[in-house]
Amino acid sequence: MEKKIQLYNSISRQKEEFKPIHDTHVGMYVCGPTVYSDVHLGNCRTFISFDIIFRYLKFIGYKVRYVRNITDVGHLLDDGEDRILKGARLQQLEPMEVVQKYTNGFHAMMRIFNTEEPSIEPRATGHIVEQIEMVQQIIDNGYAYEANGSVYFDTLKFAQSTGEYGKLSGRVIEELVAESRDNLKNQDEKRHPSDFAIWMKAAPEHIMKWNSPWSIGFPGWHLECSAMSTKYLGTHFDIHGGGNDLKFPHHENEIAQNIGSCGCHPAKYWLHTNMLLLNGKKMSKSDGNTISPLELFSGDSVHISQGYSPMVVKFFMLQAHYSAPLDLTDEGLQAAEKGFKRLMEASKILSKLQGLNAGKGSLDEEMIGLADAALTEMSDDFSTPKALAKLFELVPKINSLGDGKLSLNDVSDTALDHVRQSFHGLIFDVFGLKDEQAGENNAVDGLMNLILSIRQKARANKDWPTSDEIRDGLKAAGIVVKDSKDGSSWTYE
RNA sequence: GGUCUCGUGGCCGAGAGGCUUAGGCAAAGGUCUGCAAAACCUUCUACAGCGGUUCGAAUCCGCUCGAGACCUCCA
Repeated sequence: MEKKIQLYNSISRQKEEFKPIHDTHVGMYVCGPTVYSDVHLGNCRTFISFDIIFRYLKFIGYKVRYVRNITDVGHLLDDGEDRILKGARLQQLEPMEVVQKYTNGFHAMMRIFNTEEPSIEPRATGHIVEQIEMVQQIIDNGYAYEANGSVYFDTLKFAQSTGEYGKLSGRVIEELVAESRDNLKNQDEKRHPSDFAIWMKAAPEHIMKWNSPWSIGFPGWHLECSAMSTKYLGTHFDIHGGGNDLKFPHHENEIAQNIGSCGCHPAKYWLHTNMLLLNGKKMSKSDGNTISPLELFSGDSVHISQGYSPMVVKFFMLQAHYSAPLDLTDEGLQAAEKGFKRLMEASKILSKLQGLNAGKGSLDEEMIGLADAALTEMSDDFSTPKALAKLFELVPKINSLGDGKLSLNDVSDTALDHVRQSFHGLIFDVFGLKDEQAGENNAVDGLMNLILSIRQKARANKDWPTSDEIRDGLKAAGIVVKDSKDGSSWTYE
């Protein structure tokens, strides 16, 4: 690969050069959602971030296998009830109906945000056999013990003999003793408070349960990711990602399970996305400081003054680095909406520009430089904000070329092609943005051409009332007319 | 309470020891325009506070204040 990527590895706590295990192929695993309710907006940020990483790696030539799971069993609530089962009980649905319902909703939302589908999207319940095998391996290696039909991971023994526990999250096993609460389920069956269940015996009324060597039960949360990443990416793969709230215990325990079962570190690079805040505070349903994606789109929320389209929301997210917290505010969204439109307009103008057929233009070097710089910024830990900044530096050039303030004699067509490739490549192929206003409607184009030509005649005759009537009427219909020296153009508001 | 992260101009957000006025939005002035919008040009120079290290700090260290994450379900 020509591009050298630097990325921040959570486990080493520093930026490293990305060197894939296999030259041209990259394996990436991202912890997907637990499908027990509508997808959270913060979730969307995480998956959009990894979608862009996936797309960028492909864009620069890697073959990427991107695995993102669906967790549909084993993820328990505080009181020990399975999240899926609680959803089923409350909505009077079969557990798998709950799973299907919210999986569908999640997929629909990912499509709305124009993300690509992962290469493989495995489900926890589809990999019970693999999980049972992994539990057995861990027991065989002496890092787990059975108690009452449940199996627990022996964190103390693992920590003492491998020294691996706590590396990712920076935790020390001794401290976990004092910190661990004692009101968790089956605390008495554990040898150590920080031990965690990898197989749980099911109560008789529990619906989702499977036969195993230890009991009729279900796998522990964390185990599904260990089992499925191993199955589809191997025991050691390139990138493991997720939200940073999963660092502990989820990812820490995942690492323990992988090392405990096969002796290998699952991932070379750990990437963590940061939280999305609303008005400077954590989103929280209980105090009303929350907004759903659909409310954001419709504007039906006290936190925003209007609706924002999915691409505006996505653009807003791209203006911040994935590893930094991002504060969602109405003002911020409004700024993003304008910026996004400006970028899209420039992109449209860029498609139509034609420069010199031969030779070099005086603007060539600068424009190519900015376009290349935008791509290079992405190699620095996938910095979408820096890449966007470079693209925005190109915007005045593009607009000036478009309306004649800069001469097309000063730029070569080869240079424009080069710029187009990077500009459009980044915006559409890597960021996965799309022009929501792009009318693929020939009838509208035809009508607008007709209307604008009538107005042009009125203007030529200095018939301002007619000219303004047309412009005002169109404005009322949501269409903005822009006059320039060589005619008028239009765009949706 | 413990572990960790962060605090940048009117707002959002990059940067991470000495040239970046990063970028977006807003605001002001100007060019263009029948008017307007758009576009273009120009202006607005900040790094929570207090100490310290250094020739030099927004960038390193300490303390204070504030925010957030994890420890307990969460991306």
